[in-house]
Amino acid sequence: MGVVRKTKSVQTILEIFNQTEEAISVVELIERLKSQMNKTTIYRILERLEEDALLHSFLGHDGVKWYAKCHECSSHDHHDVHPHFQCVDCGKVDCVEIDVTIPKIPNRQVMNSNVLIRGRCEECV
Amino acid sequence: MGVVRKTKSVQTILEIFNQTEEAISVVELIERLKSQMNKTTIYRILERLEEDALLHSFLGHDGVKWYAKCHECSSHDHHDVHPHFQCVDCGKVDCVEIDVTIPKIPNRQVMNSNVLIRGRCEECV
DNA sequence: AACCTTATTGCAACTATGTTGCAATAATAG
DNA sequence: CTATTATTGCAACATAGTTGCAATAAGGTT
Repeated sequence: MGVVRKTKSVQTILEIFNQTEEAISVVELIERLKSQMNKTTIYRILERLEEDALLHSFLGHDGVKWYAKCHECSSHDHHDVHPHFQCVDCGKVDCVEIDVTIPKIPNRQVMNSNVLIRGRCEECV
Repeated sequence: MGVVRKTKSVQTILEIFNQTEEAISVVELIERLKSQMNKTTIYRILERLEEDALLHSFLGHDGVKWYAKCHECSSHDHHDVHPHFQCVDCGKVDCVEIDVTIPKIPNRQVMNSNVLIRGRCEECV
């Protein structure tokens, strides 16, 4: 039970994510919305939207948190199993809809995995 | 040209990494060595050791930086192509010597990738 | 061994990302 | 319209990591 009330701030953030297929970093979001809402509010709304599986989060190569729309996530089991791609040229980050299979590791139990790919996107290749 | 002088501090840190096959987070290292050297020194030594391909670094699931010994890295091309594994029970982090193949992505150029696996290690499974 | 050069270190101050407590505000049920 | 309480704003804090600069010390040279 993340988002209970559809406030102006929640709607604003949801609209932003609905206008793009790309991921957005929290830093970027705070910068874009700094005249409209407090950074604490942004952190908390993103948290709630992730609880509701409308967004999912992951860490970029520099440890900054990114969020993107969820497509395949249910609210129960919503790990981002797909990899995330960061373009070294334009900086764009998005979800890649391919499966990366993690091989079995002897005597270990794999629970989930994060894959971050760096390279050049369609427009920069 | 990372490490030029073999100072006491450099030797201390190298010894620590040589005594284990596990990765060590910078935070942990700062805590362990706080009576012996400054945190700035630690950051800088780790940086130099990575330049020399004696260590490699990667980000843990919470964005904290970890370092581990390099086995297969040359000083030219030393990406950590192998995945890193973090045990959700005991917290141990280490390198996993398996290959995770990233499939080709249409119209994109993959340059490198980071794979972080979470699960249970041999002792906690 | 004493000296010189400069890589390395320590310190303090700073940046950036993210968190917390609490009072004020506003969404929604009744 | 009113009451309840989820949500927000703010200020203060926490933590990871960086920077500038003066002091120190490694290691080559004499």
